[in-house]
Amino acid sequence: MADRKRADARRNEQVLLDAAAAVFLSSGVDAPVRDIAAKAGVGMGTIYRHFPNRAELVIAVYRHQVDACAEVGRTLLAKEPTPYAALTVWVDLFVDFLVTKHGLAAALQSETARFETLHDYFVDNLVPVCGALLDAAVEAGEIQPGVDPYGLMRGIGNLCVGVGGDPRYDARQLVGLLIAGLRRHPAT
Amino acid sequence: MADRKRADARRNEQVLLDAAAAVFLSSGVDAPVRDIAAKAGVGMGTIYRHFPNRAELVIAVYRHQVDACAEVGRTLLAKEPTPYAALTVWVDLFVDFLVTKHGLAAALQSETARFETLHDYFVDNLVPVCGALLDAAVEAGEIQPGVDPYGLMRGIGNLCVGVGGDPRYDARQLVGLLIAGLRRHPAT
DNA sequence: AACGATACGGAGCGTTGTTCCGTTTAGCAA
DNA sequence: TTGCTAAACGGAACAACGCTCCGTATCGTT
Repeated sequence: MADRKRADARRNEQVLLDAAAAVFLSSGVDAPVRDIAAKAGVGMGTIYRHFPNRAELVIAVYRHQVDACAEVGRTLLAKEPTPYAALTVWVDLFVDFLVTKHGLAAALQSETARFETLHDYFVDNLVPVCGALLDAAVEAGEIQPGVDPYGLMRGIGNLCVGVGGDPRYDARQLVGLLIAGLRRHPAT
Repeated sequence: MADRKRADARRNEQVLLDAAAAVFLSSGVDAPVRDIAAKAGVGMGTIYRHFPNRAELVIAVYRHQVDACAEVGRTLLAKEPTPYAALTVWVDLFVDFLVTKHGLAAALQSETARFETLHDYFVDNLVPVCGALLDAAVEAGEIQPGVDPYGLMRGIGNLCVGVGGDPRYDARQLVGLLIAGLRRHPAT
């Protein structure tokens, strides 16, 4: 059998995912583990039996959306008129995702080892997609070469940190400027 | 008298600033307060008698450099050939400052209230300078209008987070792209 | 020399993520 | 139905963090 887990364990895993999603929504991704356990009505030990650490819980909650973002990215080159257009559409999608998950962008670029696996999950899934879009746009002569996909993704992620704090901070606009800056332009 | 403090207190304040600077350099701005106290050879209580919290200690350590950055910014419009050139020079200066202070950019955009005063100090001192450069460049027709100085500064700060982690991440390049994106360009 | 104001040290508190282990329970076999 | 065992659970306990508090030591003045 693929699922050797006990019924209560399987049920609790789902309860935990739902509780975590709810708490992340209301209190941000940085919500204390205790709060999530309380919301789910289980002890903390239960969380750590299902997910090795906080980062993995976050991954589990958002896995589907990350996968969907990557999947869409792979189809955009065919759907959009130019590679650059595909890139901008995909980046907008990614930014929308990050901006609506309070604290997620911050967790992504956390310098501690605590969220390393979260970081890696995003990198492994999204950087290749970004790379393909970037390469196509370079080949089409729409943007300058020499921009690393990983670096660009992290830059976009970083720009999405702290959204909602001050209304003067507009992550979407800044990401737009960043992508606009990619275009071939006369010598600075 | 301007200085009503006891001699040992004045001495300890300098010792603390030196120790903090050294620890920040080797372990980053996030180094535990205990480490700084140990390095200075004083108790933790002494730190908190001289600085109300960690953020103020960080401010005290970097105050001179922030002030200098603001000061230079005010002279650049006269020194550089165009407002846009002045802007790029100043931004490079700011990025150099942030990039060499491990963890400072991260602390700056921390969403917690803990580093609020640090954030505010940077904002109060540097945003007006950035605003003047931005306004001049807009008026000269070199860049598009509608970019908020505070937002831009935060964006630049955000892009400087996590430098040194992965060599593929080049904050200077990304900030360069961001500033390049400011230029007037044909409708997206 | 003595005394009061000033400054000091570090134990201790509240908050995190994470671990550990005694207790409970699901699922199966008799 | 009743036992039994492996699986799962709950939450006390630990380490690391920023910060507070108060008994003690020291400075500087009388």
